[in-house]
Amino acid sequence: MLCTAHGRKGSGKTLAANSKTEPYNPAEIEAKWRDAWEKNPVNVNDGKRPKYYCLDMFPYPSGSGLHVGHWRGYVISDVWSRYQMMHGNHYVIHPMGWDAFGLPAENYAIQHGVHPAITTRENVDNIRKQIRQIGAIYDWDMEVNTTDPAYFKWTQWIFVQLFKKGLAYQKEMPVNWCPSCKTGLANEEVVDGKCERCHSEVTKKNLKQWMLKITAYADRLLEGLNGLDWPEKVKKMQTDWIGKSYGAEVDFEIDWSDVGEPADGRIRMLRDRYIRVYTTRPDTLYGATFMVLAPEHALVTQLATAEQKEAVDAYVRQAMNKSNVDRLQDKEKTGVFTGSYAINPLNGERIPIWIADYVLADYGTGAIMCVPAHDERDFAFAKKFGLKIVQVIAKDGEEIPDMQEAYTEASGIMINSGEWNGRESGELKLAAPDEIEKKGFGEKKVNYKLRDWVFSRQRYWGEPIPIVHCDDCGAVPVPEEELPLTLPEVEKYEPTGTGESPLAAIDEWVNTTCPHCKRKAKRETNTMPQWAGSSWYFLRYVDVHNDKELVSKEKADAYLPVDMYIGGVEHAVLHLLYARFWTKFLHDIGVVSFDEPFKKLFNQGMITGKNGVKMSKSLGNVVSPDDLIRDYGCDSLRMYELFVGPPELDSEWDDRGIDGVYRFLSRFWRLVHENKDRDVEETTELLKVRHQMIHTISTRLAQFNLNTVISGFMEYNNRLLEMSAEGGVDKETLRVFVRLIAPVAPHIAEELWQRLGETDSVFHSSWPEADASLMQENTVEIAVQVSGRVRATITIDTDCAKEDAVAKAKEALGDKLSGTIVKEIYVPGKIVNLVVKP
RNA sequence: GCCGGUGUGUCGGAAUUGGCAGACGAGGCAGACUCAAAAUCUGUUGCGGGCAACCGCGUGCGGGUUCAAGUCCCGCCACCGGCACCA
Repeated sequence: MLCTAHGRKGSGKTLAANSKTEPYNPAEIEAKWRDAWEKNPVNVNDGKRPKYYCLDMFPYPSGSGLHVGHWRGYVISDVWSRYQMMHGNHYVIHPMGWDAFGLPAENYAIQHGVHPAITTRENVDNIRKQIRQIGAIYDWDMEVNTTDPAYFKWTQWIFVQLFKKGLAYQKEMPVNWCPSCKTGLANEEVVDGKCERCHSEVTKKNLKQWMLKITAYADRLLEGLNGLDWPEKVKKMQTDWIGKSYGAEVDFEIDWSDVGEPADGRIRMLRDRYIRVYTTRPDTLYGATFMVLAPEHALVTQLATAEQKEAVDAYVRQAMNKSNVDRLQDKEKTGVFTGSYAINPLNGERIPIWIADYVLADYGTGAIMCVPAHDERDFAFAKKFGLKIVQVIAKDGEEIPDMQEAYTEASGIMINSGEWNGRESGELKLAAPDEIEKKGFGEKKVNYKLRDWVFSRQRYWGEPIPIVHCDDCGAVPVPEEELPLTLPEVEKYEPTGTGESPLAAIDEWVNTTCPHCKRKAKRETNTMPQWAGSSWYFLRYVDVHNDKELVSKEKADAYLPVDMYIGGVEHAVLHLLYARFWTKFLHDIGVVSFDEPFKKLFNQGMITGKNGVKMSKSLGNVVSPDDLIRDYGCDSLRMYELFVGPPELDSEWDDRGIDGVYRFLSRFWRLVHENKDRDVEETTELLKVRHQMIHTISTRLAQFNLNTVISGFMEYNNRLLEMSAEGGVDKETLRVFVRLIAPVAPHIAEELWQRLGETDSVFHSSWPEADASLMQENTVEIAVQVSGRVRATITIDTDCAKEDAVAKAKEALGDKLSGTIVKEIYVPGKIVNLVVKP
């Protein structure tokens, strides 16, 4: 719009005459300001300004360094931080640290015998150097490293508090086991039945594990989402992961008469009288025509009759051998009849009890009532095995003669349902749990998909779990004054693969005394998962050197929680859920006074290689920022990272485009130099452009439309270059432009600010304010349409009345207008449309 | 299967409440400067037709609402991401 309205014709000569300015030399000015800012940081806490906490998801310091994709997130957060600093006059907390425990360093240690602490230190040093090149305002005095004993002392301390509150407990159970990483995994770390890290197929292994009772917080984790300014997508993923459902548990009496007495004449043990099921559709209870138990269900062997015993045993054995992946992917229903029956508590009918692996042992009660008429899975099972189908909800009160598919909606009229007949099923669905409870054969029940967090890992490079096992006292926490409990030096980092950590082999470390009774005891040898350190690091940044507390109450209240959290979407149900859980716990024990850590979350899109392929070392499509900085400078790369596309979407990287922003910066440099020493009058035209520019850029920045912020700069730069050639640009407009561009291209902005005669940093200046009265256009060019087709354009006053606009439009159309006008439409500032009939 | 996102020139992408589709940039083409090249600057660049003014067609596909649809409604398709036998 800016350029089409004002042709650039003839401006070339004038520009050439004035263009003998010093060329833009990013390498020189960027080095200059990097040093200057290091000596005199621009973002200091004077205790007077309001705080703004802008946080990046801290990186794992991998050996391969950063690529342009990592950069994008850090650039976005820095632009936002600097904008907050200038715009709201905030003291911005913008820290960086290292999530440094984890497998790559440990695997490297196994292969090369180098201690993970050494590899980690080297990688951290390297990546810190790379991150410094971004020219961001990170406060390196706040740096944290999860592997630093002074840090993980508090990770262990939190574990001890969880233990004391009964939220950390041990349990022996089949856990997800990665045979390649040789460690147990949390549910959240199993993706499609595969290990989140190495993609090996996950198996089950019976291990005694430390568990964290995240389920105790299920409801609060769910409800807390409502108040968060997070992407809906992430909230939805967490909601689904928590998986809350409402329904009822119902007891079905077992009819033991089909199961004979044991052949060997032994007397039966006391038998269970009931099978308990969980259902979200208690309204369909009259339609329950069979039951299915998970193969792992405790009653399976007892329920098998003599005739069915062999088939049942075979089925159970086969189900146990099936891998998780197979069991999930095989949608074809399989199952076997136990030979036994149970009684439907409502209608007293005998219904067969089956076993099938589509019923999961660890959800609900591991047993279900089956209503084939109203559940797809039960329908498929009933069809396959010829079981009875009874319809209990009818859409229009009419029974379907031969059902071909399940009717799964909870709306319709109850039929075949005794005293429930005629009721509306949606209403009954809500009322049934209470009615069943009153009848005495069940109770109202809420269920969650969320499972407790498997918290131990059988690996070396993690925080040791601070527990001592004593024969007499049981599990006893290491006394808080003895924390941190550091890792022993080992010779072999290799995981044993038996489910024991390599720490178990270090006798002098393992053998200790019980803190409680002082007798001989053994240390816990499992370590914590990677997620432990990252579940609370954002709290530590504001009080890194505190050796008395995790964070002081004073600092927590002053600087927390996080106002803006920026990172990839891949942690939606891992880190972000765990961090919320720990924050709520720390709130409950009085460490912090808020219970949601991250008020606003922004997920930046991924930068990919050509054709949307993820950048990876093995594919050889990784683009390193280092060369680009050398050739174009940091400011150009920062701008290009934003210019490639909307920040929330994935973008394919194409090196060629960076030339465009480099050219822009050179021209911007020229614009300022052409005019800084001229004495140009502040015309209304210049004022108008200046204030429109402030408005446009500020709006786009505030809305996080960062790619269009860059294109906006380019447009205004082009416009101002024309004006520079025509009569010049006044100094205040240049000063405004420099301030607007400062968050995005800090080095060039600071340099030009100085060259405009300023002595203080541009970041200590205030954000320009747009004056709406000065940005008004007097005239506007609008399109004239005839029956919706553009036939002419006219220039009219902005406040032009309808009659005048239409008259002018008719004039402009001349003989292009024929037929009779049936309707005249005028939208001020937009369009005139004359609808004609031929 | 369910949920979410995306689909616009050669490419990346613009387009407040429906109001001149293609801003800005990349690439291409032409020109200026140059012995020449690079850099820089200028012009041009959706498709089709016409010497031209101009006309027609164009935002994944098919319908619809409207004076007017990339934008709203209905029905599809493709790709990406998440969840996936949770009773």
